[in-house]
Amino acid sequence: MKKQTPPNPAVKRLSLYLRHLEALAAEGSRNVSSTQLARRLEGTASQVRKDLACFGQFGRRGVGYDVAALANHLRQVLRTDHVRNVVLVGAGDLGSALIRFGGFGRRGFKFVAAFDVAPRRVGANIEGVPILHIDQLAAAVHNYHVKLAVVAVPSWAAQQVVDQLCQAGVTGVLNFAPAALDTPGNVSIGQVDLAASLEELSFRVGAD
Amino acid sequence: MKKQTPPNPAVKRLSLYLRHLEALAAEGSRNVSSTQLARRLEGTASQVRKDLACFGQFGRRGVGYDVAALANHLRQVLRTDHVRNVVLVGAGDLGSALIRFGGFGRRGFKFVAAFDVAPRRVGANIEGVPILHIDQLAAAVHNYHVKLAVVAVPSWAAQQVVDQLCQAGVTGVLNFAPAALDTPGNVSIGQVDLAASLEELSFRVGAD
DNA sequence: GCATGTGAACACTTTCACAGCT
DNA sequence: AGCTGTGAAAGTGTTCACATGC
Repeated sequence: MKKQTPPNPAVKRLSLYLRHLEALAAEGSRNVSSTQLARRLEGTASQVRKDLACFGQFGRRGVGYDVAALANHLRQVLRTDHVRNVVLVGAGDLGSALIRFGGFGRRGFKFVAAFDVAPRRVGANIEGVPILHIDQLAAAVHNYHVKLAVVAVPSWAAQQVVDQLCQAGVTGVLNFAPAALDTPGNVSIGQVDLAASLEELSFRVGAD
Repeated sequence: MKKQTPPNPAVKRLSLYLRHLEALAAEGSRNVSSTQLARRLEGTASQVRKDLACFGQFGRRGVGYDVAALANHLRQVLRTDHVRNVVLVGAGDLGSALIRFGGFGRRGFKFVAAFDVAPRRVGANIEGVPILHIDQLAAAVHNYHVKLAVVAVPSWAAQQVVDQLCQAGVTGVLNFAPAALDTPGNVSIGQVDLAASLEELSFRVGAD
């Protein structure tokens, strides 16, 4: 029983555990064991227990974990127990699709605005999310208390956009541009590199 | 000497090296050192050298790496030295955006067809890529010698789609559905979990 | 009996340090 | 001098094994 820094990969797995727990709750399960949780995740039961132990003692020995209680704990850890406001920068094809893709909303995130510079986009909206000119970014970030941003701009524009976001007070950026970004130490960046992911697969698959 | 199995994270970094090398080539550099390569990648020079050493000896001591030659070697390793055909399954918002997103094409991948079941989508096309009914998947995979697939269907449909892909002969799947997939041992899957990525950031950012 | 929580063993990655080539 | 390639050391993450409790 202690308070070590959580292994980085463990945090990634928390989301997966939470998703599985929600599925279990939906089908009426009240308890779940580490073995059951691990099964679908191609992980081991030990790993599940270790991961969860980083954040507290949630289980009952001999019984397992209470599905609803554990889900609530994980939501607290991930800070998705209340809705989190998010802004999107870059309302092109990919950005639009990320808003229309309902997955973020279902997990407690809400896009309050999208930003772009193209005159033909500014003023429109995507599924009700208004597209504003990027000049209004700082104001929106402030008004909506936004801490998280999704960046889907061309890579040559990414660094500049991130600078603006940091200055506006955003502290987490999910970046889809294939570019390494410099940020001040208090800002976390998450990188989603679609082309690199496919190249990695290409390597594993091997020859044509 | 060498010929060890490449560390998994090293493969991921190869794509990033390659991208940086292409940028260097475009601006006319002929040589680059591991230190220079590492700079932009927030890695260390040792790591760059170790990563590259897994796949051969590409550098010249005292000099560094030849930009063009190293890029070619990496493309060979990643199997992107020739165009690789890819199919998309799921022509919804996300799937369409992935085709329109030019990033895959720029790195040697070509979408030869998209597949869906919705009658209003089948028969249309996205940037010239035809949307076919999924019944025609096996034929297309065979005709175009497709080994890689991108899956952007709802998660409840993902497993079934992957089963069909495997049966058709695909050996690598990049899956955007938030679901863990069972595949035969010869099929690699790459997972891109957008919601989980944002949740991970949410954790790091902490309190509102 | 069964399942958690956890220290200890193990495996994998990264960093260090330096030999060897230019 | 500068830079690569590589074994050895350090660090990080995962699995094992079992004590503890239901």
